Parts: sequence; C-alpha cells; structure tokens
Amino acid sequence: MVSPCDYCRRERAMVYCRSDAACLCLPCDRNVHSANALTHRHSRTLLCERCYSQPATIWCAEEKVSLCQHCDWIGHGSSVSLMGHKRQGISCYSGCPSAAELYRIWSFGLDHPPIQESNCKQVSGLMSINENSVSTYWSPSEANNTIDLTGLDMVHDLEDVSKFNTWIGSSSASAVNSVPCSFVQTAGSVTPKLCSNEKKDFGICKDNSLNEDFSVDDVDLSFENYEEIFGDFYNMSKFLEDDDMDGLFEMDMPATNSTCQSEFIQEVKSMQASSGNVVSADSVMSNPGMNADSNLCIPSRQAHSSVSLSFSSLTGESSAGDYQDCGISSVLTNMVEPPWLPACLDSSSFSPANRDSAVKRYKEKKKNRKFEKKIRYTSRKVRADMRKRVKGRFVKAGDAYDYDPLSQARNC
DNA sequence: CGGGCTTCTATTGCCACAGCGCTAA
DNA sequence: ATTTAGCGCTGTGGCAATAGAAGCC
Repeated sequence: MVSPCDYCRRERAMVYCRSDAACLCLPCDRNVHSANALTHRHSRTLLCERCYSQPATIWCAEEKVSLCQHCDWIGHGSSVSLMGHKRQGISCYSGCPSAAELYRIWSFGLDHPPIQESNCKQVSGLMSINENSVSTYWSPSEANNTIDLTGLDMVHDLEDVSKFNTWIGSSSASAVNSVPCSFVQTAGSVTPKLCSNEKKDFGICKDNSLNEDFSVDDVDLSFENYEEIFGDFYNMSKFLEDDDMDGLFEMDMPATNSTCQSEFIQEVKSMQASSGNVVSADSVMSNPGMNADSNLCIPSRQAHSSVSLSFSSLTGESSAGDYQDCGISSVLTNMVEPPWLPACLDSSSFSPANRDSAVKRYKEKKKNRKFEKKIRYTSRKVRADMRKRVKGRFVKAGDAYDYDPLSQARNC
C-alpha cells in the first residue's frame, strides 16, 4: 500500500524524515526542511517500498526496491535464492540537495540522470555528507568478508579501503547500517576498526590521520519542481537522458594529505571533547549508488579526495541514534575519504591545476570562515544595546531597572 | 568500582519592542 | 496599479536557571 505524504496528503511519500517521523513526498520534503536551520538538519532517507512505514536502509539492485531492515531481513534472509541479491546501503541526507545530488544519491541502477541542468536552480542549502561504507560486504561463501581494496589508486599514498558498500547475502546489522567501520580512539592515535564481526585493521592512513580538508562552507544545492524530476522516480528508465552532470555543482576540492588529516583528527577529537557528545554532522547525504557499482561510473580515488563536505554544528542536534541509524557517525569516523561525489565526474576535471585551484579556494574560504555571531539587523542590536534591563531581561520603558547599558559605571 | 558531592562549563529561556514582511483595504 | 494600515513575527543582549561533564572522596 503506497503511503501518501504526511504533509500534503496528496502525493506519494518517497522519503522518511527520522526527526519528524514523517513520510513525505519530495516537494513537501523540500518545503518542510527548508523552513529553518534546524529542519535543515533533519536526516532523511528513502522510504521502504515494502512496508511504506519505515526508513529504507537497503537498495536491492535485483528487485530495484528500497527496503527497511525488517523488510530486507524478511525478503532476503529467508530465501537462499534471494540471499544472493546484490544490495547497497541507503544512507541519509539532510539539507536541501539538488535534483542532481539526489539523483546521485539514489542512482542505484540508473542509467541516466533525472534532470537536465536547467532544472537545477541554486538556492541556499547545505550539502550533506555521504556516508559511504568503507568496506565491501560479501557473502561468506564468496570472500570471507575480506575487504575489497581494488581500485584504490592512492593519490596521497594513503592506505584506504574500497568505497564500495555493496554486499550480497543476508545482511548483518552492521552491514545494513552501512557502518562497517568506526574508530577506536586510543591515546594519541585513532585506530579504525570494523564493526562487523571480522575485525581488520586496514588503516585509514599510515599515520592514523584523516583529512582535515572538509569544507564547512555551504554548498548550494537545491532544485524545484520535484515532480518533474522525481515524479516517476520508481520508473527510473524514464529519466532524462542527459547524463552530463559535470559542472552542476561547484565544489570545494580539498586536498587529502596526511598532515591535514592529522589536523582534522585533532579537530574532531577536540569537538568530541568539547561537546561531550558523539560528533555528528548536521548535513549528511549519502550516495551509495554512486560508487557502489562499477556500472555507475565509479569515481577515482583522486576524485574522492577532492570532494568538499559540509559540516557544521558538530554537537549533534539530532539524537545520536538518528545519526547512527543513518550511518552518520561513520561519516566522521570514515572521513578518510569524503564520499560525497558526483557520480560521473570526469577524471580530467581533477587535473593538478584544477586541484591546486580548488585547494587554494578551499583554504581561502576556510581562512575567512567565521563562526562568530552574525548580526543581521544592526538597528536591533543598537536598540538592544540601549535597552534597560532587570536581571538581564528587557523591561518596559520607564520601569525600574537594575542595568543601564548607557551607564558609565557599567561600562567601566 | 560505583555513588555522592562539588565545581566548572555550556546551553537555554526570558524579557520589550523596532522593524520586517505580508495581507487586506 | 499603487499606496496605506494593520497585524504577526523576528531578532537583539545580559542574566539566571538548567544540564552535563569532570574531578574528588
């Protein structure tokens, strides 16, 4: 039974917002979550196409359906034949991603992008981070859970793991959650570990460092007219045939190097220490399809290293569980390789010159980045500065006060 | 090792009201 | 089509209350 959008009650619900516990159609998803900065951070994912009530965590490439853990378990865990289905993790996104980015996120098995560039209208929005699994899950009979390290053409001499998060077989919880890797923080070092039963210290980097160069800056993403774009989402073959998605987004392209990674680790540690909370990202977008299948134009490692990520408010406004559910925790723990990447980037666009330019732009933006309070209305500030208070609260003009900002005594 | 206590730090809510943005006349 | 009036909402800063973490016994 197809679920109607909880908001408009007219369109078919396609995404599930964990924060709102609501099933939304894409236009409403955008409307609701562009309302303010808080709703902007709500993590959403596809809706399970079986039960239409739970967030999907799995994309079954064979059946071409998105499934929640429960439905996946029922569907794939019970039958030997179905167990062999090739599946990918579906992760969450937040903010207001563009049509192209949503396409990239959910491009499992798509041959063509859903839109043309002209459909992509830029408005403010946080690009989110792809939570990409780091390892490849195979059925035990195939590879004994070995991690597929193919395709790791290390530009920066990093030891890394495959970006593919496709697996076959009955998915374990860790696999389904697409959180195959996390860090164990020890004194002075960060050691990655597999969350699955099989531990393998594959080493994010030789010096246990991560890439600092995640852009905190916003990346504008958005699109309008979801209907046009995703109206037939489930019939992917009808998507438009313009697959030239390059250039749709200008992305910061930070370099990956061990020094920066080390600094970044320290930043993360610092944030963890200061927040006392699980470090989480406010904007998380995943794109398992984009690199999970070789048919989908797997980007090069170099390309991965050049992707900008948008982090802010790392203190976690949503519950840790929310982020964990959608694998965001592993975004930070797996940040060795920013996974958010256009599906079919031409490798030539990551030439050394472009890369240097991108790095330069990134550095400049980072340098100029300010987290200080921003006054939007100076007139209101002036008024507030002049206003008299009682215990910090504004009082009516003429009322007795205990704080006069204009008082010389207070100002000294 | 866990509980209770203290200390420290960070976050949140409150207040009045000018002015913004929108709608209706 | 333009102007005006009215209304609801936003944002501004300092303080107190609250929450949470850390340290100690």
